[in-house]
Amino acid sequence: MTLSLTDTLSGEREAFEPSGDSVLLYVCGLTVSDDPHLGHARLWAQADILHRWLDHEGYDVRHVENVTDVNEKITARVGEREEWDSETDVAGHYTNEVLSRMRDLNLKRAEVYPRVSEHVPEIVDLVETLVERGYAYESNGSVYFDVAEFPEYGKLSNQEIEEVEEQGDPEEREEKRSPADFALWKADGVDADAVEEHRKHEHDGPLPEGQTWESPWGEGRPGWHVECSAMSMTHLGDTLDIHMGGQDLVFPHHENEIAQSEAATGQAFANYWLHVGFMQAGSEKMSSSLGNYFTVGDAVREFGVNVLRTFYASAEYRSQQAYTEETIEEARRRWERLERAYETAVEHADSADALAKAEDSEFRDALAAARTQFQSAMNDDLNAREAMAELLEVASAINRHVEGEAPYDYRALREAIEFFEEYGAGVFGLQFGETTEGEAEIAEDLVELVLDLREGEREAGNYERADELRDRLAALGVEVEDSEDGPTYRFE
RNA sequence: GCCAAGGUGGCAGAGUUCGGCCUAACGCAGCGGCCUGCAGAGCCGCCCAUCGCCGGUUCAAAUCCGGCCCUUGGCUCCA
Repeated sequence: MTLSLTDTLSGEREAFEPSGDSVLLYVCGLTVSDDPHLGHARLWAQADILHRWLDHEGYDVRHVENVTDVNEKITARVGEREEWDSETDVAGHYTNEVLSRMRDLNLKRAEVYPRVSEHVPEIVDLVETLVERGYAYESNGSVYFDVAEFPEYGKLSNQEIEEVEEQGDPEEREEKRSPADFALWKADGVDADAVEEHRKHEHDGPLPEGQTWESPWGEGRPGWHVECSAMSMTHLGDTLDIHMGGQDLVFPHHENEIAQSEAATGQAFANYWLHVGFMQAGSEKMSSSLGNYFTVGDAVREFGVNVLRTFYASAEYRSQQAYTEETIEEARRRWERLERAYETAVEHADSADALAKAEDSEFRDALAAARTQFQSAMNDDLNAREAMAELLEVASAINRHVEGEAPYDYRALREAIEFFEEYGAGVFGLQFGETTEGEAEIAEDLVELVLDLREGEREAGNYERADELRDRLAALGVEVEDSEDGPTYRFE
């Protein structure tokens, strides 16, 4: 049973075979000009699930994810805050933000997060190679890729060159041989119109001039598409195994990357192209420019990492996913079900009633079936929703087993716990049984104290008083549940 | 206009690659029961789907073929 992935280039599901000892994974990261939102985090989460699954299947993963820190949107925000004197300040702020939020989401670290600003020499080299090989031409201090020289242009997105509308700003039209040609190197600093368009704040000073670097064509800066080619080649070589990104990048970004890279090296740029579908907010795409987004920071604070990760694992990476109160609520309920079942399994496995020779064959069969199906779901183009369903099947199996009479099947409970740890934690990045020290312990002691008092009230038949205590704990975020063995509680 | 991905129950979302295990998964919401002082969690059961429309192939189609309608996205910065 091997992994198959849907490759955008061929449009088909194909058996995955890495080109060498390691899997070379490049994820098209983002421009650090704003707080990341749930749509960006969806790509991160899906890339993380892929990374973790490859790890699980025994591959060595070399994961590189770029940070675009040169862009008009960044320039547009210079001066927005007192401490933002330059693009470097703005980009630095949002780079920190992005990396912090990635950490919040419990993502596997990439091998490197290359910045455009530190790869200008490699970019210039690549552009020079393209000019030398006749695939690019200089015009008025800028350099453009000559699409007519690359007959395969359009193979990723199935675009016909003639159908491609004008790219870039109108002033470029004069400099280009064909409307479909795209900039590899832009003369001078920023495009003033673009900066103006992206400015969100009042300003009276002159527009910043933008960042520029020396090049054989004079002062200038890299075009957008060429960065990814140069950075992926620098860190992972000419041919990637997997190139992953948002669906909106198929054209023109990834199409252009293929053209540049393959024209320069004569090698295939990536063997598998994976595109993650959009996060839908209502009926439209969640996007910074539409303003209909929920930031990752807010979401982590409001729902927590585990709910978010359950949410992302509840839809396939290629399809669109709806973000609504209801879908988040569903994810919250799913996560709680998993977490409770995990705790139930741990508690029962570590009880006097869990015996080595007890055997619940139905429970064991359910576990074996879940394992097989989880594996095949993930191998089948990373079908996370199906795989998640198997995790929930194990939760049901645990609950059913425990619902029955003691003794409990120790070996099966242990197997169930390992299932959660291997697949839930290992593959989906969920965090079961998180324990915190210090203050959390005091909080637990305090809750237990209140519960003792409440038990006294209950024994005395003062249910009104007992319910009031439970409500007040609930208001503090402590959920109390009564059972035969006395009250239990959990922090929300 | 061109290109791409989709249209499955109240919601969400698998299944379409390789037609039969689909009398359509998992879950949320709703209903009933067990448990329970109450509630919650859990368990058991139930409700809701002629799988966008029309036609075709086949012993058999959500799955294959043809046509049509609709939605979202890309073609401008975009994960």
